[in-house]
Amino acid sequence: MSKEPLPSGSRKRVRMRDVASRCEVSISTVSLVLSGDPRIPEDTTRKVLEAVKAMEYRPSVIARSLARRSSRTIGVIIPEFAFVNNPAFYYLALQGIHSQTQPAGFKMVVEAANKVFIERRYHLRLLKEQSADAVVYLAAALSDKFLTEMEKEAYPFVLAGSYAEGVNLVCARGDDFFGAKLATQHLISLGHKAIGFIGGNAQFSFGRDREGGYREAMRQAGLLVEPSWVVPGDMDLQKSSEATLSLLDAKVTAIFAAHDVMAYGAMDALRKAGRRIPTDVAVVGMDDLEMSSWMNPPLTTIRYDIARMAGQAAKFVLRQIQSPLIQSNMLGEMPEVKLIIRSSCGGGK
Amino acid sequence: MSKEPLPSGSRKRVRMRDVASRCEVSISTVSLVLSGDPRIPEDTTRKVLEAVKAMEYRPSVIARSLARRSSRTIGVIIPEFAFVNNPAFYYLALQGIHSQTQPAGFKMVVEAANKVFIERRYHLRLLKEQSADAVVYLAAALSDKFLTEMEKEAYPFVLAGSYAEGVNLVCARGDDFFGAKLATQHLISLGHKAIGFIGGNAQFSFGRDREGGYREAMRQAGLLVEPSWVVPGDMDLQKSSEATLSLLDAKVTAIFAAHDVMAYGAMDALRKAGRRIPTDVAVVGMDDLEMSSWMNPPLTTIRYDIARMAGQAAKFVLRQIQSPLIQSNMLGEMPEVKLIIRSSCGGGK
DNA sequence: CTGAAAGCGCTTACAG
DNA sequence: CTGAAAGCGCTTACAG
Repeated sequence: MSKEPLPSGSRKRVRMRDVASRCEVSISTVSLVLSGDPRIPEDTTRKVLEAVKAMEYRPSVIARSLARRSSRTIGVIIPEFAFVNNPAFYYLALQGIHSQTQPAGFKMVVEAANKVFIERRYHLRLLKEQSADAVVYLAAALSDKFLTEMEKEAYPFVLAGSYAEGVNLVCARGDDFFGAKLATQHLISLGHKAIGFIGGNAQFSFGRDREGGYREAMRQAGLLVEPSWVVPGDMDLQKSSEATLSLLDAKVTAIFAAHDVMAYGAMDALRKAGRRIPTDVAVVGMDDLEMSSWMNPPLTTIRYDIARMAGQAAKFVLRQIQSPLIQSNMLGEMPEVKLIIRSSCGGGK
Repeated sequence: MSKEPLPSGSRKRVRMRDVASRCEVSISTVSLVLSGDPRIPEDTTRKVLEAVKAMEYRPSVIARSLARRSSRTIGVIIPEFAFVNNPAFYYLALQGIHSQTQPAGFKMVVEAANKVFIERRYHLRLLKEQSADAVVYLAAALSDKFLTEMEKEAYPFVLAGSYAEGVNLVCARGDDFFGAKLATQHLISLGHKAIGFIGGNAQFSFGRDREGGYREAMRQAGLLVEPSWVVPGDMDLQKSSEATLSLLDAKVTAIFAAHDVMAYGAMDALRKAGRRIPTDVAVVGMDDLEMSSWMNPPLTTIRYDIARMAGQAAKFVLRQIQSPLIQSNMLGEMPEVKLIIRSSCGGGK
């Protein structure tokens, strides 16, 4: 019966039928016991459970998935660039998703989307190949045309953090526009008029919307925005550092960076240029990374609950798996954004 | 035949047999074509591939896994506390692992290990349940007794970043001891004699070994280590900040923090206590997180290639899956550790 | 070169 | 209350 042992330490898998024959019951009975079916009387249940324990039996999730037509897995797609620029953002997002999937008995498989990945519609593939029952797609690009295809598919699929232009898909996110507006308004309330903006990536809705919020606050305050006041920082320390130099040329008295990491880059550039923060130039960031309160000076920023936002996306697809009828509006509200005043803006303690 | 459509947008799965019948070949032929079997002539291949494309057929990885007895998945276990204290470390590790698994055609499933998880030997479970073909276990605790059980199991399993006491398992890691020694020696070479140490978590080998490296450097230089010079920082900003205060009471002139994040906490505490860095107190960290060069002042630290280390763990299990004969020594060398001198220690530019 | 058939290890109506 | 049987969707010897 048994093959010759494998090279290093054979391991023979214990199957359900092994448990069944040891207990002298049928395999169906074992299966029913394991799925907690109330039809099985207690003594049979106990007998089976004991054998399971003694034999260290673990049902194959693969066979189970095939029979159940569900892998009990959530696919999470993060952009490739994330692996370079702002780890904290995506790590927090993964944390938020995992905190929902693990208790629900779902596994989380993580894929990084590069260009090829997107062109091959890997997100759809994950679903069609049955690798995942649902997908949370983090940081979709505004220009991602392929996503329109997902509208027609009846798979549980949700965007998180960023939505795509003209695509009617559910998206869990924070209020980028309002958060950026809050930050800018705070600087305005401190008397600043020449406020520079270091933008995130405008390929993403959060990048565009944060710039929108900044512009809206300026407009409402009757302040003009010079073209030279808006510079790209690409979520990158180096880039935002360089961007800061050009803002200094443009004579701004305050800088709003669309992500804390970019604010760190800005602060370093200011320091190297011999400017004091906030005396010479005030700085405000966004996202409230843990480190921000430990910066020198501590960074005023907008709290934006990344983990919560991503967790909501996970909750949503989980619910959708259970009842495919659920509509978009069940996603619920956006996590609240909130101004956290520290000393980098000159308005705090 | 077909059931009534699902509530919102039915989706009928295309199976291999559908492709086969459209091409008027057998299902085996389709299977062979898809696995690139050279026996199939080109025209048949083309015919099948066209049908696959036209029908948007995607083979079920679940069925395939069952038939192949392999899920083509690597399980990655990160500790629960990671979700709180030092995201960058674990994010980089995930990046390193994914950079190996994705090209190899493996999926990466991520699990966070809490206490219950460990007690239930979830790492073994992942393997037995066939959820993963191999497991990379990040940051095992020194005291993790359960790991001895894995020695007997013939599964591809490797520790990364930290090993467990008295457990003979392969471990991919950087040279914690030597790196810490380097950092300490640098401070010594700058003339410091009263050097404080903020420790990582001593539950982990990296925490213990970094302390070991510090002590060894001191010993070799003939310097005594006062008990009050060694304080725990738990990888935490807050904790290391508090630890720094007690080091100031102990009159140290330099601080070596066993992880950059703790160095950030220390710098903040020093600043708040009115001490200048490095004039009053020099600071050195470890791990060279990207942010460290943007701190104020830029942090002198030890480069420790986290992504590379974790990638090596992945490479190892991948190779082990292919040939179970591979022995521990095939893991290769540790990524090089290297002193990066910046200005926080007073010895740099 | 290609097909029929067994098998991977479960779940789930359906009988009894 | 429990078992025999079909089925999930593939892969892989084995024939021919």
